[in-house]
Amino acid sequence: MPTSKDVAEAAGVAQSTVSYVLSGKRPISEKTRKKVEAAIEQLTYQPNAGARALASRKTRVIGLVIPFIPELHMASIMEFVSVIANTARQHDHDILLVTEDEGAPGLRRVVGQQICDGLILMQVEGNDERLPVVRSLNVPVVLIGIPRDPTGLVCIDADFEMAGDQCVRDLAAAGHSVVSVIDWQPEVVDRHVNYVDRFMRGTDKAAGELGVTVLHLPGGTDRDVIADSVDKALAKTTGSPAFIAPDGTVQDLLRRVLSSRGLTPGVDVSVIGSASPTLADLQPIPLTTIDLRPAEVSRRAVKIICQLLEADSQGPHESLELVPTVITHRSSTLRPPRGA
Amino acid sequence: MPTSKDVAEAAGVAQSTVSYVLSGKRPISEKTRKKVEAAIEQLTYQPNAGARALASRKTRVIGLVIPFIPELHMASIMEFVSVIANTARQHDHDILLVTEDEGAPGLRRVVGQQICDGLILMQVEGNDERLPVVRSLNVPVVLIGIPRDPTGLVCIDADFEMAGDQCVRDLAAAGHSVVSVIDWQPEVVDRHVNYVDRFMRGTDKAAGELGVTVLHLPGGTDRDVIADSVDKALAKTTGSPAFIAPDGTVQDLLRRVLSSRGLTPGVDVSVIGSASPTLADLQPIPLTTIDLRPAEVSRRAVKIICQLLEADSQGPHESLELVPTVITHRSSTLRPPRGA
DNA sequence: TTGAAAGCGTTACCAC
DNA sequence: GTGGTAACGCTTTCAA
Repeated sequence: MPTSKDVAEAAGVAQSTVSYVLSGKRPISEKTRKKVEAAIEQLTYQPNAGARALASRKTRVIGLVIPFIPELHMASIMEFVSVIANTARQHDHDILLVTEDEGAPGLRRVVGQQICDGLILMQVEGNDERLPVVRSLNVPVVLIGIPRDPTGLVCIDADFEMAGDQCVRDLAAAGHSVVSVIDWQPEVVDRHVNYVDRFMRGTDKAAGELGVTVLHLPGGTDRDVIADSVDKALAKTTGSPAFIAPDGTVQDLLRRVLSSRGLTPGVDVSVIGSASPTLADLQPIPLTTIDLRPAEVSRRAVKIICQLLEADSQGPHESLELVPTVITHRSSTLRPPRGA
Repeated sequence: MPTSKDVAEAAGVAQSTVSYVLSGKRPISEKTRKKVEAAIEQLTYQPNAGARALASRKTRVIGLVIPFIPELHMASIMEFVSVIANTARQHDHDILLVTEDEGAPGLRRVVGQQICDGLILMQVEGNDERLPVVRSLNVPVVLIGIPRDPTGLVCIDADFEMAGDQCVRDLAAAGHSVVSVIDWQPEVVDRHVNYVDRFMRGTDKAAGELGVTVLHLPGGTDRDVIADSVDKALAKTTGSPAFIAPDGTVQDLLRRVLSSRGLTPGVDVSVIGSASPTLADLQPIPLTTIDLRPAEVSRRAVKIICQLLEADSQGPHESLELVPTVITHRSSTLRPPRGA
């Protein structure tokens, strides 16, 4: 493999000149720049990342801590991962995977060994164990998810409260007076991933303002549980029923149960599921969906951390960013009650 | 951050001794080892990855090239990614994400800059554009998927032929004389991802041997297409119908169409879907599944590349490994024809 | 506008 | 069994 020394010799300049041509941190005459670029081309030179990191104290790598919870709708996790990796490249950074299995020690490891310059944590819980470690780490960290106490942390997430609000408002506008929310799965609720609470706050607030009744019912991947929830909802509903199922893993099940009860979404029952545009296209049945904007959240997370890295931020930055959610009606699946 | 020099001073030994204590490449007396370990502990020393890579010419990082095809069942991609990352850690390596968007230049980049020591490519197509580059790369590469010409390459994949064979055999044993295979989605088929062909070879071979008829029908995420396929299958089927739907994205749709035709899997129609044990648990409806072993394929891919890295393999290695697939019957969902 | 040289923190070879 | 020291390939300061 050619080194910058080789390039320097080939171009008849000093090694430092090669470095400056590449970094642009110093004005270079057109003539020598041409020579150097030609030599680089010629030798297919690529700078050695290790040496560069050693000398510059920057790896241009961001650690991404991914959750592995089978219950957690892996498709949407993958969407985050994928967009994060792509966005990072656009900012001339790479993504190193850190699995949640490694826990807090894993964070200390990648930062301590200076494998990466900063971290993005996905699926941050309300009372995340890793927060103390994160605060003690002397590198920029961006959290996806809002912990109970975000003091001194940089957080970003979809605006779940807005999402809950929008769902109820749209259903109310379609004439429903009772709206049933199928909860996230128990595994998620138990973890106190606090977007659940935020979503519910949104639904309840809107319900209060609009005089609509909101029922909260258990979700999960167990058909019987969903069936039970649906039946309870139907029993308590006057007029045509409406469901909100923000958890991706619940939606199929819900539709199946509804259909077994003789109800067709968009005809005699309104259903709002959640789906990003990407995943929504794969949904075979048109549905009204609430887009929790995973792609936008991902992009912003990367952008923020890259800014922090540029700034070489030492001061304890702190911020909390909520990405607006969007409801999309694909076909007309929200129908007013039959008699209306 | 403390360096090995600091540790050496604290322990009263030479810097090289610290290095040898850590690497174990040289016998160390119990006494000095203790001293060094104490100092490391004391200073919470962690070796600098860049410096280490520079000196040892090994990064202990493996590049993982992930596909981003929304059609491609992101949940299963995520399963690969997750298992690969975990397994890599068990072998003391990290995973760097390389997105498919970067294409062949991306491969050259991460290898050229020596960001990683080797590569794993997912979703390798029959006639993958990246193969020439892969062959020219002077680092170990493991392909997940079998290209048309695997000469000089190290490949691993599930044994799709075996899978096709097993599916047909099990359905034949359950008394079906006509078996309908719902194809992968056109996007996949068009890409000549040749596991499709291999699967079909398996079904057809078994069909020939057992005197069973196999129908191949279009798949996809379009409900009408699936409905059409199902109707065609039903029209051509004598006795009770049987379906094989190896594509994860097709399965829900298939079940929905079947139910709209008044058919219940496990009662009046046999259905074999594909699912790893992890994902199968999330399937709300018990189904007979063919496990294409993504986790096992992932683990082996990592193991292989780590072996190649250890061996510091220069010679053009070559191998092709097929991981056996497994059919699992969850509840009794394969039923012989009613009259049988 | 350019060059020379001193690090950056390891590893690994050569002595002892 | 241990210490000294020369790389490893880059960035950046200091001089010119």
